[in-house]
Amino acid sequence: MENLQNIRIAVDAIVFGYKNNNLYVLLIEQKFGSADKYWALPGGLVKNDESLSDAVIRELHEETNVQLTFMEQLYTFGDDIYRDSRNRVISVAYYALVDASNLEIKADTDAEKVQWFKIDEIPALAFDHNLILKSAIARLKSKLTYEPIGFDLLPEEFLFSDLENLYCTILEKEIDRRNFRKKILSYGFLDQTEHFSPIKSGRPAKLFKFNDLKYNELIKKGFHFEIKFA
Amino acid sequence: MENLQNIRIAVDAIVFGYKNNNLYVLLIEQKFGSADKYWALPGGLVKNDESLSDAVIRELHEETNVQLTFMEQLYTFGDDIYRDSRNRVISVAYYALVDASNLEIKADTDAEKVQWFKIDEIPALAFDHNLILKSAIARLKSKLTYEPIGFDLLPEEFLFSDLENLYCTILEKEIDRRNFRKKILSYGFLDQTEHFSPIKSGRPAKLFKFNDLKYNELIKKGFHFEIKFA
DNA sequence: TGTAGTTTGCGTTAATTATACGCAAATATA
DNA sequence: TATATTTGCGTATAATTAACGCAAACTACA
Repeated sequence: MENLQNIRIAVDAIVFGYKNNNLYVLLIEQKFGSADKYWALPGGLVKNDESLSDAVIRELHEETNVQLTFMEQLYTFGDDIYRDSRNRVISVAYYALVDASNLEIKADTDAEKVQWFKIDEIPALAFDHNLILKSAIARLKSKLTYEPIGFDLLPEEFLFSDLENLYCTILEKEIDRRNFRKKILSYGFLDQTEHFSPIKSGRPAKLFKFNDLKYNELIKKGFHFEIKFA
Repeated sequence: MENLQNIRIAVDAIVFGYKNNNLYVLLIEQKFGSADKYWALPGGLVKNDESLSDAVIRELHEETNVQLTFMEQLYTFGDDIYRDSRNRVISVAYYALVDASNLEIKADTDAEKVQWFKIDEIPALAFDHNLILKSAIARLKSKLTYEPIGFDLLPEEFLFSDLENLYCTILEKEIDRRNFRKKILSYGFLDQTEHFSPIKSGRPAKLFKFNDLKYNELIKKGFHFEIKFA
């Protein structure tokens, strides 16, 4: 009756990037057989002596060269026993963000292909990765409204209009530019730099910076970040 | 170089109950050696052919006789490689709620002891279970403010004052009774029953019921539950 | 040099929501 | 019948959100 446990444990990463009014996800091409190619989330089996988060970092490092600005555990997928047809595998999924200015660097390590995909142009993925991705997008959307993680998707210094557009496109909502700016600025965790960005047209815009110290000060005082839309 | 994965996967459950202005957690007594006894969260290893949530349900059924009203995955604890000193074990933690009217029924299955503990009288637990519990309490508190799970801790029919007290005690905040009532009632998902509760003193109070159908209707219309306090 | 087009940055006002209370109704108990 | 207690409904004020107006600062082009 007593049977040895024969379940593998893997980690998968959903890495989000943002550029030019588009949310991107990092996918790698997985080769099973000779003709059997599938895009999949980066990930792999956890080693015996490494922590879960270390495993994610290692896998990402092995397969890509992205520099994360944020990472958090998403969910553990283990209710579908046959999510991997070969073995019982439970996957602990992490989602992560990368700075938009680092988004162009694509690493094609060896034969493995790595590519950024627009969120609305995702192909059929391996395993239950479409499901996992869907869940990550939902979490990203939700988290964006109650924690200042949007800044992790932008370069160190950014335009207010970039932040606006980021919120608009990811949350798929209209927002009033002026009220949005007023609200964010009222929090007081943004520093205005002396730099201006190369302009395309219109009035030159100041660049802003997210100030972690100020943010943490506010948190200690009981501050609670929140962005709501109608 | 290629080593076989030797990691066990377990589930643990944090079961919350509420009664008489107190939040309770269900613990079981774990026996390691002869004298080595520890209270611990109910849980155990996942079987090869069962889903994670089934494993939680099974373990709870084996060790206790609680009837859950709510269950959700909390977090997967696997960053501390030595959280179990005997083997590498990764634990997927679930938290769950039980109806207050079922809280008295304690099952002492065989030699194993099961007991409800007040949240502020928790002993030193086995493994990293104190940490897990802490994380579950944080989640419960947070979830209570943006989803109507408080009702899952109360009997089918409850007094408004019970609901008030539940929020006050779990969130450790003062609230204005009248504003709280106004707000909750304004949502329109509570049904007033014709029953009255046995009174101790004061004006007799009507019993209320949470109406899932009405709540789901609201959700479909874009409603968003929220309870905030100053 | 001037005009049109564009984007930024700062305001103002109305609508909604939250907060802070007041107080009578309905009961048990003394 | 008076007192203590808890419920249930209301109202005034403060705070926040939503909806808009508009000038400033630039580019591009005639």
